[in-house]
Amino acid sequence: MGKCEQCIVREFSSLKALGKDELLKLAECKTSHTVKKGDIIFEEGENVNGIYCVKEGICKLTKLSPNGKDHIVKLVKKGELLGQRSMISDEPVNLTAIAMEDMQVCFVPKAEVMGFFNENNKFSMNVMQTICGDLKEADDHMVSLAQKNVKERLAETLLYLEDTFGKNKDGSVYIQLSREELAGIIGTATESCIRLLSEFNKLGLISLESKKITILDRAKLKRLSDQAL
Amino acid sequence: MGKCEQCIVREFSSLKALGKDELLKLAECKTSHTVKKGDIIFEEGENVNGIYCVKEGICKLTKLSPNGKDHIVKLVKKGELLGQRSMISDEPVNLTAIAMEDMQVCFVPKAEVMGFFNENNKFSMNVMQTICGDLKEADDHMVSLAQKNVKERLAETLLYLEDTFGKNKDGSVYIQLSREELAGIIGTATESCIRLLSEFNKLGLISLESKKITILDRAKLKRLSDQAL
DNA sequence: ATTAAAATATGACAATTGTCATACTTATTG
DNA sequence: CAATAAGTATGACAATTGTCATATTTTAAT
Repeated sequence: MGKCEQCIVREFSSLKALGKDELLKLAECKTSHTVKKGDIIFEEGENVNGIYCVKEGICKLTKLSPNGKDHIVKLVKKGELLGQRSMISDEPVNLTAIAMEDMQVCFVPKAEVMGFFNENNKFSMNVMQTICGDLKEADDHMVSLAQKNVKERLAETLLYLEDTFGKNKDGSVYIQLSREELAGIIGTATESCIRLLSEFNKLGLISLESKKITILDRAKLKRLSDQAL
Repeated sequence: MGKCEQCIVREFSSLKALGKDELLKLAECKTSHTVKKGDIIFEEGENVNGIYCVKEGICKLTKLSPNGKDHIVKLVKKGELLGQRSMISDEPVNLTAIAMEDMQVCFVPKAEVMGFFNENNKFSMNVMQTICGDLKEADDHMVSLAQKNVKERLAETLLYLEDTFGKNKDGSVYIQLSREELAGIIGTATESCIRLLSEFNKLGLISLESKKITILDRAKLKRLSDQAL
C-alpha cells in the first residue's frame, strides 16, 4: 500500500492541507485501483460515496445530451480529485468519468473525507476554493460556447490543451483526443471539427499527423480565439 | 435598521444556518442599500470584499465576451446571496451584477462572513452546497449551449423563466427581459431571438404583448426543448 | 502481414444562424 | 403632447454549421 505522504495528488490538490495523522488515516482507508483506457470510473446518476484521487492518467467528464451526443465538460489530470461536487451536495454524480489513458486512482470513502472536512478548516477551505475555481471556469466556458463561433472555440481549445497538458518532446500536444472527442469539447459536429483542423493545418497554424497535433503559431491561434479576425 | 431574523434572505439562503447571536452580529455589521433598476451592483474585475443579500428584486450576472456582447450567466432573485464565489476564492469578481428591477440589498463585509464560516460548520456546508448547485447548473447550461440549437435553447429558457420566477395574475411570465437580454441568455443574435419568438407566437406556443410573454403550451415547448422534434 | 473495423478526410448540399437595412411600435423626455 | 430615442419586427442575403455520402487512412485483430 502506497504512502499518501509522497503522492502527487497530495502535492496538487486540497489534500495538501492534511497533516501527518490525517495522511495516515487516509492511507489506511483508501483503496487503489488501476483503470484501463476507455474504462468508466463512474457514470451519471450513480451514487459514488467518496472521492477519487488521480495518481496517474487523464480522464474526461462527460454529460449525455438529449440528442445522443456526449459533451465533454472537463478534463481531469493527475494530481486532481474527482467527485467532490457530488460528495458535498450529497447527490448522485451529474457527470460520467471515463479514462482517456491507463490510470492509477485511489478511492477515499465519503465518511473519511467528511471527517477531515469538519475537523480541518484549511482542508475544507481548499476544497471550496477548488470548486469555486471550477465554477469560474464553467462561467468562462459558457460564455465561449454562447458567444464564439466554432472556429474561435477550436483555436481556444487547442491552446487550452497545450497549456494544460503540455507538449511531447517532439513539440506535439501531449493529450491526444479523437476528432469526435475534440468536437465534443467545443460543441460541434465531428465533420466540422475535422474540416477546421484541416483549414488550420493549411494555414500553417498547426500540423497534423494522425492524432498528433502540433501548434505552430500560437500568436495567430490566440488572435483567432479572441475574435480578433 | 431591520432585524435579520425575519429577513427573506435568511429563510432561503445559507444564512438559515446562523444562530441568534450570529444574526445579531450580522444585523450590526450589515449595510442596507437601495438599488435602482439598471444600476450596477458590482462589476467584473472589482474587489467586492463581502457578500450581498438580495432582499427584494432581481438582478442579472453578466460577462462581457471579446466580441462586445454581454452574456447573461445567471439571474439572481430575492432570498439569494451574491458574490460568494469571489469571496471564497479571494479574487476579484468574474461577473458583473446589474439590477433588473429596483432592489433592496444588504452588504455584509467579508471579515464577518468568514467568521461565521470558521465557527459554524453548518453555515459553511450550506454555502458549499449552494456553490455546488451553481456548478451543476453551469454544467447543464454548458451542455445546452453546446448541443442544442437556438430554437431548443429558447424553448428551454422560456420554461426556465416561468419555473424560476413564476407568473403574474394574468398568466404571463413574471420576469420581463428585453429581447436583447433574452438573446444574451440563450447565446444568439437579438434578431434571431425575435424571429423565433414570433414563430412560437404563430405556432400558438406563447403569446406576446410587448415585453410580456405568456406560455400557452408548456408540453409542446418542453418537447421542443428536448430536441424531440 | 492481411484483413476488417474504426477513424479521418472531403465534397455536396441543406439547414441554421448572423448581419445589415428598414419599417414599425413602445417608452422616455422635455 | 410632441418628438426623440429605444426597442421590436421583418425581409434579404451571406456566412456558418450540420448532414449525408463516400473515399482514404489508421488502428486493431486474427
